Amino acid sequence: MDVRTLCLGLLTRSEASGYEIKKAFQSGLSHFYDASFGSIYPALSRLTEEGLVTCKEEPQDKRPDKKVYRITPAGRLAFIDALGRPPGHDRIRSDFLATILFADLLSPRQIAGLIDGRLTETRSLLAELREQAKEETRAAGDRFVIAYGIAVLEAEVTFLEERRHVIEGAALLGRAPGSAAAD
Amino acid sequence: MDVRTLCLGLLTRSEASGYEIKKAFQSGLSHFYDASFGSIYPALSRLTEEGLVTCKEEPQDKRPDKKVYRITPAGRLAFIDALGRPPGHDRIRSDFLATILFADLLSPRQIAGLIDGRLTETRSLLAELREQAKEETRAAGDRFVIAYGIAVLEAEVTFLEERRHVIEGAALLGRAPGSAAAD
DNA sequence: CGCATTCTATATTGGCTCGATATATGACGA
DNA sequence: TCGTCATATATCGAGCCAATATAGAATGCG
Repeated sequence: MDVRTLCLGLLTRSEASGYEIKKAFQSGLSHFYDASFGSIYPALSRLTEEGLVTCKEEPQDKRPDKKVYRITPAGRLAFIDALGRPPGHDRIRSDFLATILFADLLSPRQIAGLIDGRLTETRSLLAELREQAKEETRAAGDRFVIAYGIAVLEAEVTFLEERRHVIEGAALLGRAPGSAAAD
Repeated sequence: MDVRTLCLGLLTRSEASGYEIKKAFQSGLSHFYDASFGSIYPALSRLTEEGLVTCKEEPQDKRPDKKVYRITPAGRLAFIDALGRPPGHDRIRSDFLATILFADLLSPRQIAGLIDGRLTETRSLLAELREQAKEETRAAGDRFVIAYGIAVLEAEVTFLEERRHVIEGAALLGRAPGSAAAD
């Protein structure tokens, strides 16, 4: 599922400009999928070429033209076809976990700071998702995905709160007084 | 934290060839970070150019030469410096959730199949991580990250088991008998 | 009032990364 | 013998992100 397909999916719900699609990614999808202008605009151009969406230019007063994209029947079919294919594996890239992996090279203070920052960030995202969960205008899929995100983030917070002492302590053990670093 | 930096990190633990680094990514890191040959080999070349690792070619009988990389003191410093910088946000790309988002375009049967597949996959990954958790040779960081992964995956399984009926039922409501699709 | 920031809106570029593919050989089982 | 898997390196096209450019309006702040 590339950005192109996902744009098509968002357009099954309502017409939108590239800018609005980017906003849709940021509010509510960004916790499990994101996309940048650098992929959205070319995607919309290609979808237009392929006849899966149409583009209506709305000249605005004192603003750049707004290009409003609308899905075509062919586009709707193509998207439903894409949904039917088995989804690929999740791809996760977590700088936080990659850093924690090398906790033995960090000071306990650094590790504590890292985890504090992560907890703050995660709780903030959690609060945001809980707000979104209240919005009753959301589609059923949206609400399920939001609830999924909340469940996962809650597990992360609980894990960090309960287990952080394990990794914070480990950093001390790896640096017994007087011991030289390997190599 | 790019692949280049992560390769450097793995080399702080032991010397390795590109192939072995790829294996390290696949066993134990792949659930939160992955890398392909297409990024590992160029990364190692660049690290060598920059003097952060050295490369020793081991000509093998009847095999391609094995290029064994070893980190330099400068490389170790550069990596520890990189660890000190605040980590970027997690980037997640989940085809599964992207598909679920549009559950109202799928049949209940499709949704059930999707969730069954996801549960099977997640339980399998969970079993793998639980095996890895038993390995006592792992570094403290490894064990923490594995435990983190287990906590998250358990939450996902629980959520899907308890809430799948919500989304499976929603697909029916969106398709009341005789109702025409919007548009 | 002036200045900076933010928002709307589109677009491009460099560089990173993935997935597929190519090459070469050994081992193992059917 | 034939296919497949493992070892081992490497490249290429395509996809994608972060940064940047452009440009006017609105908003905030002192």
